[in-house]
Amino acid sequence: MISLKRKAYDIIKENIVTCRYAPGDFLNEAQLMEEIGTSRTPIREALSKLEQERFVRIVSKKGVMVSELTLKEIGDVYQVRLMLEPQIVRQWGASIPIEGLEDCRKRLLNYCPEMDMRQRNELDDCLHRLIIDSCPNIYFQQWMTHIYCQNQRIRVISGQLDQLMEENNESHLRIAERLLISDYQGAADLLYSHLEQSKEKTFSCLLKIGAP
Amino acid sequence: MISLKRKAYDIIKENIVTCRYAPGDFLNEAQLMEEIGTSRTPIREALSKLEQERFVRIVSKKGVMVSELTLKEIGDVYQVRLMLEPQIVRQWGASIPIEGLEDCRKRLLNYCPEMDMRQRNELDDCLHRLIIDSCPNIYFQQWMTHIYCQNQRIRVISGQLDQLMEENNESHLRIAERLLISDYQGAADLLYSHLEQSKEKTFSCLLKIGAP
DNA sequence: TGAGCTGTTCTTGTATACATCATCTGTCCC
DNA sequence: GGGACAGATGATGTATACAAGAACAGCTCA
Repeated sequence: MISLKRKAYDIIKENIVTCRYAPGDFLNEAQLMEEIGTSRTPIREALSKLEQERFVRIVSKKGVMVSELTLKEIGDVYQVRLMLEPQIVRQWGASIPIEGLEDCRKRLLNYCPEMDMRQRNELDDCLHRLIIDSCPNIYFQQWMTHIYCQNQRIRVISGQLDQLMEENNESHLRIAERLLISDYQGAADLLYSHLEQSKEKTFSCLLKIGAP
Repeated sequence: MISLKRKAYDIIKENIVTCRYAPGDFLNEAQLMEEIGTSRTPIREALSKLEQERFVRIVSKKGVMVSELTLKEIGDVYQVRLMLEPQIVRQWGASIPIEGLEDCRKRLLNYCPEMDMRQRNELDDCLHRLIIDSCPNIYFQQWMTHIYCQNQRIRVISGQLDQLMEENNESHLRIAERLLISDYQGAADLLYSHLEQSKEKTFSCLLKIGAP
């Protein structure tokens, strides 16, 4: 049986990650109780968990704010990815399942612009997902999973899903092909420059729309 | 005003980190209520936070277990440190405050075997603490702080504080001296081998006492 | 004697009542 | 008319009552 706490956590997190609850929004427990259909206790436990993951900020006696995505925060996310993802590929690339890579490659080739946001998100994540799932270190797994949730928010507010899908797909495809021929160093290098480009483009998108 | 939730969290975490609540121990909320002097609510919130940090495991309708320190877990901790600490030194070594390094150096030179556990722990952490505090990335800061808490548990159960202080101090001293002359690459290299040695010794200690 | 059932007990899960504090608003006094 | 104080309001913080489930002990029956 799934606990109400877990249910509340999942729902709220989903809403934050998809920016239905936008960065800077104020939530309150009463409204969430209504929306999720539980008492305050599970809501509070969920919020407490989300606070620790830096998705919300609970301000005593005032309310709950969805964390803002500042340029600093986004820079930190990219810094983490640049530092860890290529290393993970170098170190554990060999344990990425071939069938996973093949599947990912197929999906990337089948991209069409009519896909909805959810499908685009999934496609954009599928390679990175494969990579971190291959990492046996429990800490890296947990941390990178969290970083990807933040990354999804970044994609949404920067409008990447509308503009950069083709370029991203192409980079992902090239990386996947390297991995398929077991060239992990090459894949790591490609991944690094892909991330740098992605960071660049994201920041230029954000500056255009005037992020904090 | 400090909240009871925070107070409960701090006390329980301190007890876990110092192994007063040993790995594998079962806690329960009633006992913690007594010990901390609050109702269940703050206790539960604290435990929920600690669960997310992997310090305890809450088993529905059964109880709360202090996380075990398996060899796998300890290996993961060292893997994280080996991957991140030298990189942090290379990248942000220049922002470590000189006076902090001088102070740390002085304290390392003043080590005497009569120090109690708390003082030893602090001494053993002071250089690493300086390093991660110099890192401006909020994620690395948070993660490494957490890793150090785990590390403290590892030190306690492996008996390092009794056996390896002199060797550790010497390594730390050499690293600090590199940092003081701004040789960040050299410091990173020393740090890496220090960590490898430390890992080696920890595992041999653990195998002797028969860790899970 | 042993296996299985049953009731008690002890655990966490959830709901809710009350406490506390910050903020806003309206009124009163100057 | 404007500023200060008081009370209302609404948020989270905390305590507690009740629900639900798991484990265990003890009893019964074969």
